[in-house]
Amino acid sequence: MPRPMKIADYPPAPVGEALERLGRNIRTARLRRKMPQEALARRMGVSRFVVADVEKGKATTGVAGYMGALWALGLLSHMRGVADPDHDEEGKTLERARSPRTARRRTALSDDF
Amino acid sequence: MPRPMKIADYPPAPVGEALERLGRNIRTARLRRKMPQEALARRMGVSRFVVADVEKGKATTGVAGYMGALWALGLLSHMRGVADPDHDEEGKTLERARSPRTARRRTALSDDF
DNA sequence: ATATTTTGATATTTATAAGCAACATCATAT
DNA sequence: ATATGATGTTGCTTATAAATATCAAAATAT
Repeated sequence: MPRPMKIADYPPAPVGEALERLGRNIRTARLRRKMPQEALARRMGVSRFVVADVEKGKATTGVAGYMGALWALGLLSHMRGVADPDHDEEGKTLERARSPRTARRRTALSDDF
Repeated sequence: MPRPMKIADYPPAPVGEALERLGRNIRTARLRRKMPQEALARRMGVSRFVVADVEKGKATTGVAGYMGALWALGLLSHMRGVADPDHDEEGKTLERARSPRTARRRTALSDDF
């Protein structure tokens, strides 16, 4: 993505690790299916270089490359639970009442005592 | 991603849906934390527009935007299981013997009988 | 009700992601 | 061992993703 996001050029360690693991996993899945990068790329409608980048866990690559690979490998269902509100315990706790549409905070906390 | 991947401009329905769901989930998590897009963006080191794109499930956005958002929301652990070889039943079945480093196929199946 | 914050929309700029080509290297099947 | 297919690497081109700025619309706290 042009004008690269700093987070893409110098990703926080956990992000870099997560991407590398995801890429390794995708590679493993592809190899298990005895599918060359080229074939996976054709299925996805991209060049083989995108597949190579995904497998390396490159952070500057488009999300469609990653999701497309999961899709073409029949693994897209694994994304279902990611950030699922039902599994977001932290969020469930923080959320006091309802689901607001904007994140406006109380300004001054006006308990003048 | 310049020279846009076709898969990013016209994503297969399941990919588009998966991205939209992920974006919605990220938005929900952010709102629960009463965090404006701007604040999340600062934590990630990107502009607020990237956050907006992520929450829309835009396919042409960089993967770092999505992963960074999950990271900044404390939800990156949800990515652990994605494409995990242990959960890839299809792959486990297909894989005959060991883990090859290349996907070369047997050429002609030379059982001349 | 209304002031203030958040979010959406549009236009412009710019560094680069993805494509393509050619060659080198590596791994595997025979 | 060796041929062949798979993958890595480099250099070039180009359409565009992300940044920035500004204004409009929407939502919430008071």
